[in-house]
Amino acid sequence: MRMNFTPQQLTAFLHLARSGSFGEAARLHGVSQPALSRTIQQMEAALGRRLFDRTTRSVVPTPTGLELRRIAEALVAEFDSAADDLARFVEGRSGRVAVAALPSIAAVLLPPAIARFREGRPDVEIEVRDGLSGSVLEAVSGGGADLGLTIRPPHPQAALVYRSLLSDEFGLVCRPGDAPGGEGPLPWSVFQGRPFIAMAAASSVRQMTDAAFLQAGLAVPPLYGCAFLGTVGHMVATGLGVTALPRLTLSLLGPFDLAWRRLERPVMRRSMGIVTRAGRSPAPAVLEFLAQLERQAKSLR
Amino acid sequence: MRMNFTPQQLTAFLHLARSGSFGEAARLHGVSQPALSRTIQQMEAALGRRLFDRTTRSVVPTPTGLELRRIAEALVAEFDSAADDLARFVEGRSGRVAVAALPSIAAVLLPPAIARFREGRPDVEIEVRDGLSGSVLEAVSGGGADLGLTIRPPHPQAALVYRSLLSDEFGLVCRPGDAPGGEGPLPWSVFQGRPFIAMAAASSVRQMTDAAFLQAGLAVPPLYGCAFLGTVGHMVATGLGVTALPRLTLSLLGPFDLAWRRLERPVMRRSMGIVTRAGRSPAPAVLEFLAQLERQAKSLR
DNA sequence: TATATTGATAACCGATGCGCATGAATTTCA
DNA sequence: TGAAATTCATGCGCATCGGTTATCAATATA
Repeated sequence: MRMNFTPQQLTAFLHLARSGSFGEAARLHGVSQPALSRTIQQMEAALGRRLFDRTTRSVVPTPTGLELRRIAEALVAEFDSAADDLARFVEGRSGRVAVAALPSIAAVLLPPAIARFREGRPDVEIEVRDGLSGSVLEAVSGGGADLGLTIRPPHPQAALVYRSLLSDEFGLVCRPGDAPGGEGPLPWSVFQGRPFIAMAAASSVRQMTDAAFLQAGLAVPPLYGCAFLGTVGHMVATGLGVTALPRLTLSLLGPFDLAWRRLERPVMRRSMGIVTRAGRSPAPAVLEFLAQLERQAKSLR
Repeated sequence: MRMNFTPQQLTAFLHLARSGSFGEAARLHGVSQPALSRTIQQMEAALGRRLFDRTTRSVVPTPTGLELRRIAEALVAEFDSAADDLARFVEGRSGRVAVAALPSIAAVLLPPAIARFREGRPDVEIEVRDGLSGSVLEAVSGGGADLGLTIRPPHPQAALVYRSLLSDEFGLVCRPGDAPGGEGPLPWSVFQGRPFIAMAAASSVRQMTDAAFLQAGLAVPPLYGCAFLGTVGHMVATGLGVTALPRLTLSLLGPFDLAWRRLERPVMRRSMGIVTRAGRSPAPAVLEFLAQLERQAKSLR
């Protein structure tokens, strides 16, 4: 004897057990009375036992009916709660979002995006793993992160998809008094003869400043090779030198009064965007978070 | 979004999630591969999300797939266990049997029936409520007992069904030396001139001995009016008198050496049987118990 | 480049579930 | 007492669903 009742059947049964009337139960269940009658008959046939002793005037559960009711009440509750859990997950109201991000992007883009995202989604866990460009791509392609916030990958990988969110121009960063006069953009040659505070060789900023100097045909010695923007901020503020940074990183330098002037020849743009795994469906919560990121980026553009 | 998956769908899904192959999962699930393919597609359509990212070469669960797997494993386990519970009940291997019985019948018929019945059915609770004829019928018709063991009810009630199990003849009970000589049956007139130890007026035995004397046109004064057979046994064994009892009650008189001789003119038979509620399906365990009682009665006949 | 494997799709078909109309049994009420 | 009303069961027609077989498309393998 294999009971193989569907949740539909069980709730139909419960409606009848609770109401004690086929007509009423059918109404509650949203089907016609004959349909409900048949449903119960089928269940009885499947069990080989009556579930209700019924005349045209009364519907009384048999002992088997009482037992099934006990069981079905619990089962249907489980089922509903499971359906609820799944719905919450599918609607992105529960789950987990693991973000790998470059520190400079994480600091600018993530805090407001997370703040907004969590409004109304208190049950979504968010994990942020910040690291340099290589580790971001690695985390995403390895499955450790659902999405990565990074600059456009230099060597496009088949397993990863990159979508640009916003681009950020490089500019000279210095103490307010140290900038050449005027208002317009400055050429990269402005660094000739000034101490250039460089970022660590592995950092994405450093790679772009190197490229800029190369393109401009300049030989500017990189000093210090700092890993953290905060350190750079302190150094510039102290007057140890100047540097070149994308505009959006300014706030990461610290609470100093620093000047920023756009650089050209060449104009360097750091394209920041999202990497995800190709051919993999993200979790609903991740999709929602991606949408939030897009909105966030648009508001910064 | 209302998830309304059937256990069928969920187990199909689990087979796929576990095996990672549509072909294998279909085999496990006992359907063709296209059928399984469509089942999954339907579930995905219902959720509005993919459950597996699949190419012709790989089947990888999406985060939603993983979440559903977590949920479905638990749910299907619940379902199976519920099906199991119900099956045990329906097969009469769990549940409860409440028996109301006349003490004289309970003592004879019930112990061996219960002993046999419990072999292999350790999870069925059995409750025995012994009382006089009236309370037995009351317990059954009121629902307090699933079945009653009693004599044929004098006033057949519409709500109750009586089925005879066995009938038991009345005989003279006395000390071995006190019986008239010979082997054959004795007439009820044998009690004339002998002190007749009677049962309490409400008891079924007393009603039948009264009826017998009436039928035989005898005036035998009833002595004592005992409520318990054990008391009667002591009295007879002590030589206070003799009595008339159905054969099967002999063992209830106590560990005395007593003689029993069939009585005739009239032959009195106590029909013992089962009463159940009319139009009510008994619990499966009750049906099994009834069957056991029938076997038991047959072996005594 | 040919072959094998694997999931998706198409076409078809029987089973199932539902609603409507109706029947049968029983209570209610005139 | 008999007609009306109530309530569950049944017969029938129809749409839907789930299943199978045959086949296609994509990809790994030899």
